[in-house]
Amino acid sequence: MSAEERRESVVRAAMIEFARNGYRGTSTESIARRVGVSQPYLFRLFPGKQAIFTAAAERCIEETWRVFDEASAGLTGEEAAAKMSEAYMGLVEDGEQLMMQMQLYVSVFASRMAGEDEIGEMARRLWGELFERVRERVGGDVQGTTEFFAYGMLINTLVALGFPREHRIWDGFGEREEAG
Amino acid sequence: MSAEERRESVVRAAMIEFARNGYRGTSTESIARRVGVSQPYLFRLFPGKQAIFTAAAERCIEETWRVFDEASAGLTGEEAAAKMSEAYMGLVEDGEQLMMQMQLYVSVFASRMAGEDEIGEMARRLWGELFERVRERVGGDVQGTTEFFAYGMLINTLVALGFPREHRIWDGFGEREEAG
DNA sequence: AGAGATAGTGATTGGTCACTAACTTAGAAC
DNA sequence: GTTCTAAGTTAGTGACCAATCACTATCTCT
Repeated sequence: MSAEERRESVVRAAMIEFARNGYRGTSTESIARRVGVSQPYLFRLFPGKQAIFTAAAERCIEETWRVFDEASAGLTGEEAAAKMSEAYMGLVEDGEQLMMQMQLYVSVFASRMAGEDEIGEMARRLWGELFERVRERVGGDVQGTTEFFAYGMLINTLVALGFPREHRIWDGFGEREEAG
Repeated sequence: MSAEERRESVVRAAMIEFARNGYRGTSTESIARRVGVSQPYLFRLFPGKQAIFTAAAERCIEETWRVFDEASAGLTGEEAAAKMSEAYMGLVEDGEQLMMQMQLYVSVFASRMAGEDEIGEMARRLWGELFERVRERVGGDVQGTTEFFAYGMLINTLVALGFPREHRIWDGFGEREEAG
């Protein structure tokens, strides 16, 4: 297998491991085991653990747009928003993508506190792009897009906390599921 | 100093350390150093590291209500919501409280994946209570309360990512800052 | 004075982890 | 068939860390 292909499978494995266990909680050993290579070989493919995390985080946001794009292809306005909401629920439901996203937020902040903001710059760039793309897709309304993302972030929280879908806390989504 | 007072200062120190470095990234040594006691003594005050984290997380949510309550005392409806939003921005601005909150979400999910949901039960209980209290304060509107929390969670994300307040991504809050 | 309880410490231990160095194997080029 | 290169391994290191154990110091009550 070529190094490039290996890197790809490392990123995929890393997304799972980092999502489940966080940055510090994930050992390079566990990623290597999932990929099926020896642990030291990861350091041939990436300069270090941080670089693997960054690659996984980058992929995570990109994947979000891919899902939005596929779900709403050819649509605009409320229709597009509704399809994207639905798709987002599906994406986030199993928790893997959601937790990678949360781990990214947490890591960006920690990095900024530690004086380096490389991963933060990347995250803001990709997040900004995602926002703009969604805005274009739903028709250029900034406030509507903001609302869309706001409900998305609330979904993130409720799913992370493990509120079952029948819980009353989800009731407020009844009439506006199209916005989340 | 009494054990109870020590426990209190441990919780406060733990909130800072866990917020900045996460659960795995925080050593009991660093908490002890911040408190000003020896590391082994923490294990006299708490059964283990996890218990310290749980106590800090609990305190974190409780503090949120305390801030909401103080900010909106004697008010109802939109007025109460506006005051609480304003107060929330202040609470979250410096990042410490925000990051402890995020670390909690991440840890709840991880614990659930690991088969135990003790911390999750605590978090859902306190979060549910917070939601109900806010709902009562703003006047019983479930959808409005949901919107309030949705914008709050978006604020969390944007602050965590480090978007400066002047960034266009904040523009959608212009007319509805009262909802965040 | 002395006994009991409470607050607190130093030393240690078994284990984990990111990362390095040095070596091996397999295919392609000539 | 040898040489070159890229993919991959085994063995190891220094640092860190949660938790335990055995101990000391300081009150308080009689």
